[in-house]
Parts: sequence; structure tokens; C-alpha cells
Amino acid sequence: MEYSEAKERYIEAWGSLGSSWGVNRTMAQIHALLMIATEPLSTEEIMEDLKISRGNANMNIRALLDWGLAKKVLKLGERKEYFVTDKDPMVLAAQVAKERKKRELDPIIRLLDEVSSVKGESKEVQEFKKVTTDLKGFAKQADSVINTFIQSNSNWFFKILGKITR
Amino acid sequence: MEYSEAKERYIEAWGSLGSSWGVNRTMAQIHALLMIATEPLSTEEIMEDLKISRGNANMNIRALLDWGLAKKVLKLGERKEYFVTDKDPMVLAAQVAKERKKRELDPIIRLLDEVSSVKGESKEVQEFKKVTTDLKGFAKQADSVINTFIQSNSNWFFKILGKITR
DNA sequence: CATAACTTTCAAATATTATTGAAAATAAAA
DNA sequence: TTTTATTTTCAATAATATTTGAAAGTTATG
Repeated sequence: MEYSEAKERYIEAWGSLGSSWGVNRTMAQIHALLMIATEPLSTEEIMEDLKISRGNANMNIRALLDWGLAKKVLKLGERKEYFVTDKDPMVLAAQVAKERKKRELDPIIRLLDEVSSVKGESKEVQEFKKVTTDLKGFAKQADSVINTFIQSNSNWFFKILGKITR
Repeated sequence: MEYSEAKERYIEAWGSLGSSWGVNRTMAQIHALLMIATEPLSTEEIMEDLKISRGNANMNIRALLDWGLAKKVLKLGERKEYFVTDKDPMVLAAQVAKERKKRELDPIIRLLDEVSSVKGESKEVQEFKKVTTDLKGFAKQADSVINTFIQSNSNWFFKILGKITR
């Protein structure tokens, strides 16, 4: 396969995968581009490569910075901003896990805490309490696993899992 | 908190969480409703409760069946179809993991396999190969963890993790 | 200070996705 | 077979999300 075709397919696939890990298509495509870049990219280069507008590029680069999935680097004597991403998949996964936990898991745990304290004794209320309490317990377990995962900065997680799941 | 309020908030939250695990809002809301139901629900009851159209209800119930997140039950002597869901969060998680693996992880592994075999020796191609190969390795590790998780049908996963992450 | 280089904003336009509702299809019962 | 209950389909519509592009904002430099 030719490089240009491979690159195009990879960027497109990464883009549509974006929604899986909670980011929009362009954001994921910019990330994909940064992953395979051999040096920091400017907004201009990103715009050109993905054929997107300046506003769009800017917005989504900011979003990546916000997610901790890209960082700004400055080139000596240049005014323009350049961007890079960490290329280690493990670091990427940990960062995504961290942000999604913050945006999704934490709020749902708070909500389940509130609603599971509902008052009443009817069959419906009893079932509701049971279900929401079970979900909360599960969410908290997941939370603590993710926390440990985030804290770690190497492959220990998969190494140990590898042994367990063999 | 009153039951009606708790129920409403829980369903709404579950609905907006839906996009997190890759399903649309209505589908997640129907699932939420089935989770707290004390008996099987018919399409009619779901429509009424969520105030959605028949077409919408039908489409999303089919989607839940397709994901393995709901199943049809028949009441003796009744023509209508009723639906239930498994209420164990662990079973839910395993089912979602299974479907998402099929829909997202498997295709991306196949793609990475193809594109990482790109021809060429330039700096760009070398970097591209390295990144896509690393991603593929990571994806395969994730895949094997998920496979083991899917196979299991109890809490062993969290029990062991609990010990590791303490 | 004035100009130029660059970044950010945001209203309008586009594109994408979800929902409705009524008609068509299906299948049990009369 | 005909009627009736129920489910499915799908074109039209509505709702949501994304993208554009030009103007406004910011900051470095002469």
C-alpha cells in the first residue's frame, strides 16, 4: 500500500472511531495526524492536510489541549504555535480514561447517590433502590480501577492482566 | 426525593450517558426503563412512559435486542410482545463490551494490520509504521482482556483487580 | 504608536442524526 | 377468508451537531 493511501485510511478510521471514545470526528482526525507527524504541526499545516477551515482547526486543537491530548510547543524565533501529542498508546488511553471519568463516571455516581435515596416502600421504589444501588456499587468499582490505571505510568496494568487472563 | 422525580432524573441521565457507551439517547432510556421495571414492558407502555412515537419505540427496542441488551418475553395467552433486560450491571457491562469490540475494536485492528504494512523507507513512512504498529499491539492487548472479560460470568474480574489495585 | 502576524470568536450555513406518524405488512383469531 | 391486533417500514420533518469564513481580538515587532 502507498503511504498516501495508508495515511488517508488511517486518519479516516481514527476519525470515525472518535465518537467511540467521546470526541468528535475532526478532533480525532487532528489527533491522528499528530500521532504520525514527524515534527510539531502548526494550525496551517493541519488545515491544509485535513482540508478544514481555520475556525474548525482552532476549535478542535483547543479541545485536544483541553483533553490533555495535545500540547503546544514553541519554535525558537517563531511566533506561530505548534502542536504535538504523546505517541505512547498507554499514555493516550490513560488520558482518555481520565477525562471520560471526569465527564461521565463522576457525574453518574453523584446522580445515583441522590436518586437511590428515594423515599417509599412500594414494589416500584424497592426495585428502583436495588437497581440504582447495584449500579452505584459497580460504578464505584470501575472508578477505583480507572483511578489506579490513571496513576500508573507504565505497562504494569496489562502485564498483570496478561498473567491473570492467560 | 419522590419516586417520580428520581425516576425521571435517572432515566434522563442514563439517556445522555448513552452516547458514552455508543448507543443513542432513546435506546439508552428504554434500557433504563427496563432496568427498573418490576415486570416485562410492552411497546405501548414504553411509548407512554417515555412519550415517544411507536416507530421510534419499535426501532430502538429492535436495536436493544440486536445489542443483546433486551429480550422478548411472551405472556401466556397474549399476543403482544413484552421486553426485559438483565439487571446485573456486570452482565450489562460484558454485553456492551462484547458488542463494542465487534463494532469498533475488531475493525480498527484489521485496518491497522493493513496500513502498517505500508511500503517505503522515508522518515514519514518509518514513523507511520511505528505508530500504527504500536497501536495495533495495544489494541490486541485490549482485545484479549475484553475477550476474557466477556467469557467470565461473575465478579472474578473486579475481585482480582481489587486485590491488585489496593 | 502603527503595522503585521497570528489566534479566537460566533452567527449563519451545512451536514448529520433522530423522530414522527401514517401506511403497509404480518400474523393470530373469528 | 375476513377481521382485528400488532409490528414494521420509511419519507418527511425536526432536532442536534459541526463547519465555515469573515470580523474582531491579541500580541509581537519595527
